Amino acid sequence: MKREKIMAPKGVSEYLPPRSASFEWVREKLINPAKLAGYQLMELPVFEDTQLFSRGVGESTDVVSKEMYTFEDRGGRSITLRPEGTAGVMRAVIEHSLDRGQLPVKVYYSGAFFRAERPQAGRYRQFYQVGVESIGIDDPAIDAEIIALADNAFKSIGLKRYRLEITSLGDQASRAAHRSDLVQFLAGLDLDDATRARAEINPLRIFDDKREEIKALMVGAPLLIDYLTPESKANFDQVRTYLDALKISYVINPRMVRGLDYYTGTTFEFVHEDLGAQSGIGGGGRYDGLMHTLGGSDLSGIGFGLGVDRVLLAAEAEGVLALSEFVSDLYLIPLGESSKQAALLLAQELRGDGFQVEIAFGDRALKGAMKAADKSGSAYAIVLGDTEVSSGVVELKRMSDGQVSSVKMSELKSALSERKQ
RNA sequence: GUGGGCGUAGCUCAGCUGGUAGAGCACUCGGUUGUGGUCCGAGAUGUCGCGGGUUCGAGCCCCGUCGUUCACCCCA
Repeated sequence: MKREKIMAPKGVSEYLPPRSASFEWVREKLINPAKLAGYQLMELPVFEDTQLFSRGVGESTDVVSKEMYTFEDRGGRSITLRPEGTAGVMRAVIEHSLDRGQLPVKVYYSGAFFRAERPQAGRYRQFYQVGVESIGIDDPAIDAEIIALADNAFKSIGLKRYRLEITSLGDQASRAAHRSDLVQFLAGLDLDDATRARAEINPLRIFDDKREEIKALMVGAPLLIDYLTPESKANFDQVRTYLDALKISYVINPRMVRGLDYYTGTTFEFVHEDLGAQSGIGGGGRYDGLMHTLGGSDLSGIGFGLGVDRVLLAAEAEGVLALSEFVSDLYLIPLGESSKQAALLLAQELRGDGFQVEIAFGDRALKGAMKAADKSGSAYAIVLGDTEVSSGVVELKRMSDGQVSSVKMSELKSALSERKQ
């Protein structure tokens, strides 16, 4: 019987050693600024009621209309694998009445998200995102803090070749005024059917078209940023003032388009230069009506999502990963059955004191075991044979230069911590 | 969903106009008794993505399929 090799589903990202260490490091760095600012973890289900996304993210978006993993569970409920994080957070806030408590609600999340797209560089069907949300208070200073959190995260990783683009989508009135002018403008253009169809769904989309001829046509298009109501404009100006004070550089991109329908007001995107077509490493913005749409109170919120996979790619492209490979403190090489037991005991004891200790299992030849010790990146190695077990004295070998010193097993702990400095 | 490139040992790849497979790295063992990184030697590993077809004969040609990759679209 021939057995088919089972492979991972198409387009998922996986991280194995040694790269998984970099992935883990990047993810930690991305979320750390939020923790320092008092944001707390929200661990949510990866699948939700399909309606959460169709109502929250918007039926007209590509994400909802053609990229969701939707299925029926055994109880006949329509379930969807989360394509983004904000909707789930809002659902949880409403469901558990967090909006009745102290505001703003400040949370962060980290996990896998799913979108049934054609895989590409930096675009996966299962991908990882960390995000933060600040819900309940509409204050431009929060907008600035949120943007600063993301910017700090990228800086702490050491990224330099990225830029921050911001704009304001304004309030309801601003968008309505702009939309009618834009629709009129688009009607006067000579567009192909597919493009016109996209314009039907969301006229802003055309700003994002990458074809030169379309870009040229759009040069004279009315810009939403010129239609901001006085309040919206003042709000946006205030955000910019704060960003300037924080010395966070940005470019205003009035043509920026976001793919999730719930965004309003301040909207931003971080774009990396070395990433190819999928260059967005993070983005977010304010969402005024979302909570209300989902059946909660009418509170404003703002947040971002950062793509861990893409940031890792960017960090690799910039060469900023401090590739500190797995380094353990001690590598034990037992020779023979009795010393194997001694090695297990010794390792257990030292690990209890916080040392990283590995053992060469499988009765390997000494040469091979030493080789393994070398590869493991251990600082020290000890050969444990009958002699050592009975005498209680071991030869502690420093792997960097091969220097050996005799140490009593009972004093190993202090010897190791002394040398660790 | 649309289009292009690619698919040969764990990895990176070579394989001339079709004659049933190789290199480097990695891996295991050894270079006399229990000490790694260099060097030397030996060894293991592939149904050449899968399925059809053309042919006396296919890793090389054709078709399909799956996977992968890049771009469009979209987005993290």
